[in-house]
Amino acid sequence: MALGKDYAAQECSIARALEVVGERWTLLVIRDALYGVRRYNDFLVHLGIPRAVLANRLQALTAEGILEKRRYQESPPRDEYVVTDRGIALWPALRALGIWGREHLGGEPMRTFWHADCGTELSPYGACPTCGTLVAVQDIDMRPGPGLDPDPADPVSRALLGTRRLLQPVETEPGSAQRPV
Amino acid sequence: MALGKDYAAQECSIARALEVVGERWTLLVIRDALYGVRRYNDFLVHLGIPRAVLANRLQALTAEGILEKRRYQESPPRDEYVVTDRGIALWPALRALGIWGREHLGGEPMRTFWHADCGTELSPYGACPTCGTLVAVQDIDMRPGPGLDPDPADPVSRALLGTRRLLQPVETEPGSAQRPV
DNA sequence: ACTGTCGGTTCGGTGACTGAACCTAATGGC
DNA sequence: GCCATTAGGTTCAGTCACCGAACCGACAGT
Repeated sequence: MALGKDYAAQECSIARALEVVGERWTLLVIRDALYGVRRYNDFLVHLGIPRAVLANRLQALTAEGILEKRRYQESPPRDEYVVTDRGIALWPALRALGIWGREHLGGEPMRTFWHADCGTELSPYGACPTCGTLVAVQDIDMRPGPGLDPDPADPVSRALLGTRRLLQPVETEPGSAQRPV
Repeated sequence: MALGKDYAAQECSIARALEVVGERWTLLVIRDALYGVRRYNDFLVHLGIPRAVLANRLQALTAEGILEKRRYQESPPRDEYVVTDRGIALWPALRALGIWGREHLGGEPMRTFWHADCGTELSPYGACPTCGTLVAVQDIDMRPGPGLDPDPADPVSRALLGTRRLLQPVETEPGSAQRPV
């Protein structure tokens, strides 16, 4: 929360984690990064976040080593933001929040997560019931659940519709407007 | 986040969860409630949170069914806020955040969590390695870790020092000032 | 009557978030 | 050459949330 005052020097790992990822939008940016979103404009369109806030968050997350800014073309210079191991390590926390949201705020599951190697749906804690092992994030396939809008408006949501491997970069056709217009 | 604008009608359980518990202080209030804190003044002293914000959060969490306001004495009328099943269900998310904070922001563990029935320390995902089962929150003992200040200033932190069963109400001696003075 | 506790509410000041507009650099089409 | 468009920002005024301190009301104890 970048803290007007830091969380009172809380002697607590939870409070320290929230100092870094507790601000509005931050965890959603990381969620999108895990889903494969990498470009400024894709975050912008998918999240509906104010531009200044997005720029601020991307910079802060890069400074914290959760994202890595990487030049992917010169002329015109373009950078993408790729999630690092430190960011990938937030997956269990994001998943736990998602499970709580689905179970306690009602509604159908929006997305489901499967072990790519064996095709089994993951247990709530990220283990594969058939393999018995904890599944690494890069071995997880995401599939749309019954609660997901099958024909979303923005191009990033459309690109995320099919079965997708986590962390795999999202491809959006160029020419998708910067904003809902 | 109570949202100036809601998270853009995000089709995502994570976003919906963050709408409810994503505001500043909210998750820390729930953490304290799981540790056994129940009274307005104890939250106030332990968190160092502004009084108005605390009152706001307690009311919102009660409205969401995460805490339950319960009269524990008449004359003078006094209420306590007890965490409900819906709040207890947030434990995995809080624990995942705490583990990330400890592993990626450095430092010694502040608190450790043990299966009360068999005395084994819990795995990162809340299972008991010896029993193999997932341990319910009410069967978890919390013990101070090496990173915890052994002689904290506020009476609530002192009351939380020993080995404590989660959810068990914290007893603070009356007469502990309302504020760091 | 006076003091202290508990659980708030009120209020002025500050900082963060919002939405819209603007800017730069380069590219593509005509 | 000219204009529109794309990507990735910055700037700015307005609003809203948060902060800290002060105040309040009901009751207890002495």
